[in-house]
Amino acid sequence: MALQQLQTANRSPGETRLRLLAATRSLLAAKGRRGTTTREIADQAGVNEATLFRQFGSKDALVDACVEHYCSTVELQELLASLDGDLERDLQRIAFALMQRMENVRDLIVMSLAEENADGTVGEAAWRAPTAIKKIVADYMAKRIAAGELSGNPLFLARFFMGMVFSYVMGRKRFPEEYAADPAAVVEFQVGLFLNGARKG
Amino acid sequence: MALQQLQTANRSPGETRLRLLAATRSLLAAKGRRGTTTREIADQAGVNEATLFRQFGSKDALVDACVEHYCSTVELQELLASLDGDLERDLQRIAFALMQRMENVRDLIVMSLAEENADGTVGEAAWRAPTAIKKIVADYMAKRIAAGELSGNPLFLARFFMGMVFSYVMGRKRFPEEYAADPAAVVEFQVGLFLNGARKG
DNA sequence: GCGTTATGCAAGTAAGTACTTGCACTTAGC
DNA sequence: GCTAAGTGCAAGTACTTACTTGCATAACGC
Repeated sequence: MALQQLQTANRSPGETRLRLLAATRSLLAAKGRRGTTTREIADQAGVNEATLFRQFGSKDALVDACVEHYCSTVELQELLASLDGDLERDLQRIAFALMQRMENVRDLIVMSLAEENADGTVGEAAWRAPTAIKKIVADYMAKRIAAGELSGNPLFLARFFMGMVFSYVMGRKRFPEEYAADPAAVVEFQVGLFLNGARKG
Repeated sequence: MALQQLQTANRSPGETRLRLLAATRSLLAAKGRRGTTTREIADQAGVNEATLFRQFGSKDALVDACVEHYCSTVELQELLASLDGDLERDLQRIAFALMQRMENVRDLIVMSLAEENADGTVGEAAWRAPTAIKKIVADYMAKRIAAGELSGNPLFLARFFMGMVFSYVMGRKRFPEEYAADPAAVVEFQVGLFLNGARKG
């Protein structure tokens, strides 16, 4: 009778919440929003389904909280501080950070894409960070344009730059065997192409 | 009593099927696979729900048939015949065709992305065409590399090239106000950047 | 004309799922 | 120690949804 779960009543205050958020996230990634049931989430979190509803009120609120919880935008700021002035190296650092970030939240990105037509409340929270990042990147491009190192429209350049990372991350999941294992090499290739183009000579 | 639908029994053989495929597609785009019900599909097609099942057997089979039906790869071949040798103009034509195509099946692409983790049988059919196209583009790149006009790995270049179109199409839907209305201008910008890079001078 | 086929229609089935509820228990703070 | 909060548990509710079925009817090929 003395099951494990019997001892777990009243664990540390936020722990139940965190367990539920983590389980929600991994199940969302695997099966999508509609494909994930509250019972599954509760099971995977090692928590009773009733507790899920007592904590979050509804499944939608739980999903929203999950997206909110896993989509922060803080660590990009410190990246900007680490830039040292060399254009190519800076862009590689930015691309690398973008890539890591996108890989981390790839599942949530895809979910947001899939739900943008529907009544998804998810959308806003999920796209808040990318929007902010795009602005940061555009500002960086603008500075370099002003310095005479780049040419073009800063917003277009930022979009292109982020797009190349984005498409890589999306494609890598689908065709993993075709994609290089070493992200540093990928970043190097992408930034090189971004700066110099593919034309020979 | 003489409702419209009463006269429509036994319409032309494949018509019911086509109406169902079209309705399925538009609803998939709007609400996703799990969000779309068979009753909705039947209603939008102006067909009875029972007929849906008599024709396709199951909802999954219907969705599969839908993806299969709307993902053909033929028109790319004739594009290749229209290329005239000027590198930049050729790439613009390719990019333009890619863009049109991706816009057309954007909803199905997103659905496939969202379901690639799940048990989605959709995946294969949806990605068959892009894979074929990527090979075509890579072949083109290889030819231009051999001709000394481009440098790099043809597959990498193809991926980068398609990725830039892909990310544009994805982003355009999400932030329509930020994106140019004229696809020709976008293609020009992208191909220019692809060939020459963003670096000044 | 007649059977075959495709459909409409209405009703129903079986299963899944979000969410609730009442009760017992364990732990933490006072 | 006692109260209150958080949880487990089991059962249940209300609703949706994929899929079925039996029957009537309209067109098509012979």
